[in-house]
Amino acid sequence: MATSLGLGHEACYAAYPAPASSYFFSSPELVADSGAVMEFPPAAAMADCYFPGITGARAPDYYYSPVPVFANGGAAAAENEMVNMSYVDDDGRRMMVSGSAGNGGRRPSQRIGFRTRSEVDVLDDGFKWRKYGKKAVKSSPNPRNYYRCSAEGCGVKKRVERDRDDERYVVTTYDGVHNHAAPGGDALLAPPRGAQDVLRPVCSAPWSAPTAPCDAWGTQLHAVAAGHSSESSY
DNA sequence: CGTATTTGACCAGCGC
DNA sequence: GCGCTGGTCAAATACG
Repeated sequence: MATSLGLGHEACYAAYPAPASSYFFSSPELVADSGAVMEFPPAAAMADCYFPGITGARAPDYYYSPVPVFANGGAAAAENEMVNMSYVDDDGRRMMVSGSAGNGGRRPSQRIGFRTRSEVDVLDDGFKWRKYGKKAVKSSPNPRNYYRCSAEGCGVKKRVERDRDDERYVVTTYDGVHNHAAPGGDALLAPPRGAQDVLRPVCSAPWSAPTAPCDAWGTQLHAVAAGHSSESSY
């Protein structure tokens, strides 16, 4: 997990607090319909917080967040305001996404999702998960699987489903934060291979968060970003 | 035999 | 109030 990189998960979560709902976007740039361009840390950066084991093998192509702050470049949108945004997909096409801040009335405190190109549904993220449910959802032709962290006292949950628009992608949504280290996480991450400054995390995160320790993140994340293959497409 | 997964039932929140 | 939907529970089942 992230701790293997020298940054504790608590600090990690503090640096990149998970926004809360469901807008896909391509890192590091998201364009609101207002025309404002908002920048985000690389998906690999967020992934290292919430997906500590996976960055050594495959970083997510996109991550998404629900936060209405995206709507107008910083200010929160109205609760039910529909916002439209776009991102550039694998083929260089600009894809539009839209949604509202609502989440069926439920308001997760810490939620973040990743869209990862993968043939397997369940990605090894360094944590041990126990499946507790499967549900067909109306918004997608693919079933959604529900997992809960197996660690005692850890209430983190995740949902896994195939992208409705492109089944090559797996959408994994994490809900909550781990209060423990990933079992065997250290062994999962390939050691940094001398890569520095390949990617520059954006420190002026648009969501209302404490200032991210950019320098630390930069160093840590660059190593991660360069440590895995370049198959991911951002 | 212990543990993980499957799956139908149940529950809660929201919109109409 | 009712129906719809997403999320969770828990008994049954599968697997190592």
